[in-house]
Amino acid sequence: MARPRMIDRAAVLRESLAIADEHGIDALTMQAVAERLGVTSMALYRHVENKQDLLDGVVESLLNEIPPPSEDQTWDEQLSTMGQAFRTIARRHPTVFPLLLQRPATTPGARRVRERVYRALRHAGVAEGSVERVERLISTIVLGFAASEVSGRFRAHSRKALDADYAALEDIIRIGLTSYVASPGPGRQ
Amino acid sequence: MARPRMIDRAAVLRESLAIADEHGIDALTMQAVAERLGVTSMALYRHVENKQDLLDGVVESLLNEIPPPSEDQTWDEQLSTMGQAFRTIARRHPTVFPLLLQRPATTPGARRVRERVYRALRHAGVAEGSVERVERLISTIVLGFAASEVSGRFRAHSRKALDADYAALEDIIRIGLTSYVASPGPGRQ
DNA sequence: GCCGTTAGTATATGAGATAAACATACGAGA
DNA sequence: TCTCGTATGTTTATCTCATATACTAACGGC
Repeated sequence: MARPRMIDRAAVLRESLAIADEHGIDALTMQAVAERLGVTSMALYRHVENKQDLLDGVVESLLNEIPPPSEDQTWDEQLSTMGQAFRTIARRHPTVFPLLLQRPATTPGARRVRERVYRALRHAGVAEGSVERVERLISTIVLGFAASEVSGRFRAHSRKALDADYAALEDIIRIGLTSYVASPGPGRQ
Repeated sequence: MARPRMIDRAAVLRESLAIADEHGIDALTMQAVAERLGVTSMALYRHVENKQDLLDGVVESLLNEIPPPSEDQTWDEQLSTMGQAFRTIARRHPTVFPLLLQRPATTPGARRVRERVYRALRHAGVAEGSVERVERLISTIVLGFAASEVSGRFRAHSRKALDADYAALEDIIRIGLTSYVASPGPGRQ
């Protein structure tokens, strides 16, 4: 009876994310996660290094929610779709999302998403030597906006206003990209 | 002897910022601040509501470091100067700066900085009905970039590369702004 | 059937925030 | 000058959390 609960890292991260979504990032404690899984808090340490590792894992799991772009979209549509996906995920996980901006973009999930953007940019005609830079700029803009939307900075603004903001931002990116393709700008790499 | 230390809110915030700068945001504890001021941690509660209030105050103090733009600069130069100021402050306070993105932009300091941007944008010819939106977009971009620079997301990149990134970002903003002024885009307000 | 490995538990510690009650110097007014 | 209220600190006590260490029990292969 009471066979050991048999949890795993994925379960720990799943419940962690659920807690953060439901009660905020501050409610995400080792004890809360453990309770949810029916184990002692110390049991979690079999599956995560420590709390920081748990947080990293939760953040990483957000990236896994970004769906791969369908190949029959134009580069323009692909970028737009991914941008919207980030906003959607930000809304779904408002207290965890901002952490994305604080972690190094070197994890597998980050790399995977980045590669997709690279591909779209190449289709857009961005020179190979500029692809990485342009990706950094675009992802910074999109992440920064999505984080601002959910983390209080734009608290005073309606959803409609923010949608319009984002549309304007997409325009800017499109225009900037077009002109950047035309003349690759200053810095080399 | 040992006259009461006679500290005040400004002193508390000043030492708090110093600790965060020197040892990271995690080292910013009530006890650490108190020790630095030669008082008990409980003494701090006479000057700040609680830890959150202390953090808010520290973040707010960053905004006070943004120098007012000199009036004899073009709007273009003014925006550029302010953007560089943000980057400078981010470097000076790398662990505190990212918190700027998480707080509502409704504090006095935020308002003050925002007003300056409004003024520059009006000079740039942005229609009155669009000034607020454009300010949101530009500040989001600049804050997001500066935060990314100092919070590990771009850990792998050299200062030189980041400077070039930022130059490209300025170009994009300039171009986007120019075209936005020409045709104010979709959303009303 | 023995045994190592794996998953969990029990217990303990120390950091950190903060509540509540108490102490004391200083300045204003009598 | 005496007196007291107020402002500023201190003392003491909790509570929450992360985490180290040691212990236990089940499962699977030999």
